[in-house]
Amino acid sequence: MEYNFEEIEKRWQQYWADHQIYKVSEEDAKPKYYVLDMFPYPSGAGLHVGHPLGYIASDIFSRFKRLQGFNVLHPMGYDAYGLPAEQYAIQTGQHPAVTTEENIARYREQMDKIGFSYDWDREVRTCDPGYYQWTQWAFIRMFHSYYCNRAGRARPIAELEELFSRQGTEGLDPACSEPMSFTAAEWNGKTKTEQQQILMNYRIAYLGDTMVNWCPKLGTVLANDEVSEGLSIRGGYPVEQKKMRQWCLRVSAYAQRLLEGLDRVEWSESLKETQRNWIGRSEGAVMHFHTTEGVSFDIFTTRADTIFGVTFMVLAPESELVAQFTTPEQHAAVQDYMEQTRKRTERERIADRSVTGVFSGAYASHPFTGEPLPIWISDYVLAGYGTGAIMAVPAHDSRDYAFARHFHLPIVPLIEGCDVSEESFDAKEGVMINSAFLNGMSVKEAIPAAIDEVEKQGLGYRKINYRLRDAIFSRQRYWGEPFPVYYKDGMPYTLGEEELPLELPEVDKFLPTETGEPPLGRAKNWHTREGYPLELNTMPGFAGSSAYYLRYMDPHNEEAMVSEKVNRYWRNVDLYIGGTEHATGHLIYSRFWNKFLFDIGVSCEEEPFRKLINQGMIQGRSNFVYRIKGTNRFVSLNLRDRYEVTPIHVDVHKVHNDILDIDAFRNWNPEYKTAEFILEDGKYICGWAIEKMSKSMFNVVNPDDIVEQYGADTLRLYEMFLGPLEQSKPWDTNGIDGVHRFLRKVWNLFYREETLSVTDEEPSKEELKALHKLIKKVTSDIEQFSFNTSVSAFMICANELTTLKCRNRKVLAELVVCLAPFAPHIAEELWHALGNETTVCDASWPAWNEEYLKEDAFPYAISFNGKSRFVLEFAADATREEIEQTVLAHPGSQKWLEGKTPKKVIIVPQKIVNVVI
RNA sequence: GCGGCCGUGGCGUAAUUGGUAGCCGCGCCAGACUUAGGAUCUGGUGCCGAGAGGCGUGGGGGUUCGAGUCCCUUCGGCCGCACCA
Repeated sequence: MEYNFEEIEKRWQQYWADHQIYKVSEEDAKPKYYVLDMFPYPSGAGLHVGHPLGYIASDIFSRFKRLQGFNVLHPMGYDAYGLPAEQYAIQTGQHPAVTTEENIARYREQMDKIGFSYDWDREVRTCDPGYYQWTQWAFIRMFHSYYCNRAGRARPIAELEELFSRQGTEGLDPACSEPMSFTAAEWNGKTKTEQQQILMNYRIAYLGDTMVNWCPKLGTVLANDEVSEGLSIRGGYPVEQKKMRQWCLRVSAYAQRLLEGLDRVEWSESLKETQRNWIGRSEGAVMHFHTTEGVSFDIFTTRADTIFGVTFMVLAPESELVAQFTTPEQHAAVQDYMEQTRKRTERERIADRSVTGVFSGAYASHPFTGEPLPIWISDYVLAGYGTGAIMAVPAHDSRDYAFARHFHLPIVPLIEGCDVSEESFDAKEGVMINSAFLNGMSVKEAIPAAIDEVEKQGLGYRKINYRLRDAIFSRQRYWGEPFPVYYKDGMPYTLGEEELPLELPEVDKFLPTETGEPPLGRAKNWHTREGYPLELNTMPGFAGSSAYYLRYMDPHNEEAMVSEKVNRYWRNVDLYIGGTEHATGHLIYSRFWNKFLFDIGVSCEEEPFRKLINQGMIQGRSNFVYRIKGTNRFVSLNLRDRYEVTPIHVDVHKVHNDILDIDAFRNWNPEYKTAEFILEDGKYICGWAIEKMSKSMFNVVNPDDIVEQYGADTLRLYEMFLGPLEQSKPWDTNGIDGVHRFLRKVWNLFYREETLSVTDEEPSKEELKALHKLIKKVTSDIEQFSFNTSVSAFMICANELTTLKCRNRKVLAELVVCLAPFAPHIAEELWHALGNETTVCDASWPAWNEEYLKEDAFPYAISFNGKSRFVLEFAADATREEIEQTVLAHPGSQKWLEGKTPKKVIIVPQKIVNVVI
């Protein structure tokens, strides 16, 4: 019987669906295991062959864990809100809900063909009201919470109100946007609205006036991770800085916990490093400076030791101090400079790093020496980091150095022997000079000593600063979650939790209103029952993906996001597989979101993703034909140097193993109908290159086509066989035949001619050895996510069993179970062919027996002074003495010993004997 | 600039973690069956050499009886962060 993958795969996929084989529920008796894929954004282009890579890996692992007796939660859903659907809607007028629905259907169809073991009853879609109700709910809870630095966790805002009314800000340490200080009496004397305004400074979800990344082309603000090098990640449009009133999430309050949590998760070092970088913790000090007029202001520095090298101060152009400090004489110049910098986009600022700046006219006095220090304004100082003001130490900071050189400001070196005539000395090493009480200390000693002195004299305090900024949470867009917020007297209030979900309203167009309001401004009746207007912004893409892993646990619960009982069973994700592009977006936001839910008792684990694997990207492999210039003749790859040729992308489907299918090529495009070919060895060989997978390069490979031609099992195995999971690699269909051949070989172990032919004899020693070698290898490979090497192990085993003419039922049954995670369809078919009634998914993973793996004899490489000379075999249980005596007595040894007595004999068990002379 | 990862046959890769480098697959070569195919099966295939043998994991150096693996140095590639004070 032939291996008819098409029929087999269709039949078992139907069976699995009909019998709900992949449905899971909480089973207290079994240990749980939660395997999650990063859910996809359903784009209009459908899945290409690169997308399922991670899904296949997670599916293999899920099936493996299930065979090992775990109760495995393995769900899938869709990140359905987002910009592309809305951009498409603007262009075509099609409602994003409609296109999203279509795209989802296509994705589902494509995924179903690959034979995944998802429990589809648990599917979530972020645009589903039953789902986003809980996104809105979490937002409401964040609005009604503040972060208490003392307790190191979120607390109800009502508690803060209570504390304010009793003690004011005295003795409290809540995370805030601006430090505030008032007494209980002052608090109690304020109006309700004033109090609300103050509370906004402390809420975890707050409305703030902040500098935002504004993308005029997209008509919306973007979060920091949605912008790269001054361009939007989606679309690549320019982004400018703008001050706007926006919803924000106080992610920065969690910076330290986000950092510490990284030590407790099993993620790749590079990903953790990326997050550490993004969080950007730096230890230093805030120091108070005074202008000569007596106005005080703060700066942040990590190099307090360089305090005696300060020769000027610099303010960020956006700093509020600018207006305050600028003297009347400098007013015009400063205005001029401010105008210039405001016009420059982020991108221009990055591209053009020439030194610019203007003198404010004001001076600060040095805290130790009292010397006057000119205060400058320059856009190399960022408003968003530290205090938006710095002390400039040109001798030991390259940016300050460049500025000082440009404006002819003094440079005072502070480290013995350093040369600052050409460039600054930024390294934190050397011995301090010109620094009063710090003289003679090493830099490493001087930093804490300087801060100690600063604190002692009341000139400042130790401070840890983070680069991580609060997340901007408003988008001026239609296709997103509406905020459960209304406005009364200009102040925002949240809806009651019982009023959720607040459903996304219909609009006539997906564009801003004529008055420049977001698209929701077009919605009719967009107000509360009492007539208060509802928020017009929607939430950003990361809102819906920040806690979806929790909702999978309990997707149909209408009372809670996830019930406590269910959450305590599934806890958190044991294995998360997805791309590295979410390192500073989703993977930060969801950790933050989960920590918040942990603080309010919804999630019982502080870290959402215990282990994380980043699968590599699959690039495209393009093929080229070489057209001789000005003709319709094409020359084969290795003959092209003889002509003047233009390489032309050719559809990779018209090429097999780099050999062009000439007829298919002629039929591809009328232009090529009459094409002529110069062949080599009777073939036309195409050139190739690794490029991004894209339509224009005709190198997009659709998994459906592979499934149709080779079957899902071959696709699954081949994707794994391509190389290490975490590595990026090109898709190259050349080579898939080898994997397909392997499956046929397995099939032929069972079937001879038309009938199943297996025996019930006891397996032979060789058969057991081949099998147990496989079990051992595959078990450890799966545990280490080394799926490419396990595919190789299967091939070796199949070759061995074929050579041994193995027909043994017991051996073949265990082989099938091992194969089941990788190639579930053929495994299921063969499992049933062997007479099993139950599904192979519920078999148990076989254990290997070391007894069968023992070698009768091991070849030892015999070396003299490290030079390997000959090989001898010894029994597995040979003793050291026996080996040593046999080696020295061997005639071959006489030649190398040259009559001398060996100094020592080193024996590496089962490997090597080295005789040292 | 700072941080991380990686360089192995014609190609994708493997190496029991310091122990016979190149498993498995592609490609290629030869053969078989057949008869024109992008089918199947068998054998071979790191490089030089007729051979014995020699050389081989980007280059150079070191530690070690022994290095693809550890250390130093250099070259090349990929990724992340970046006026973050």
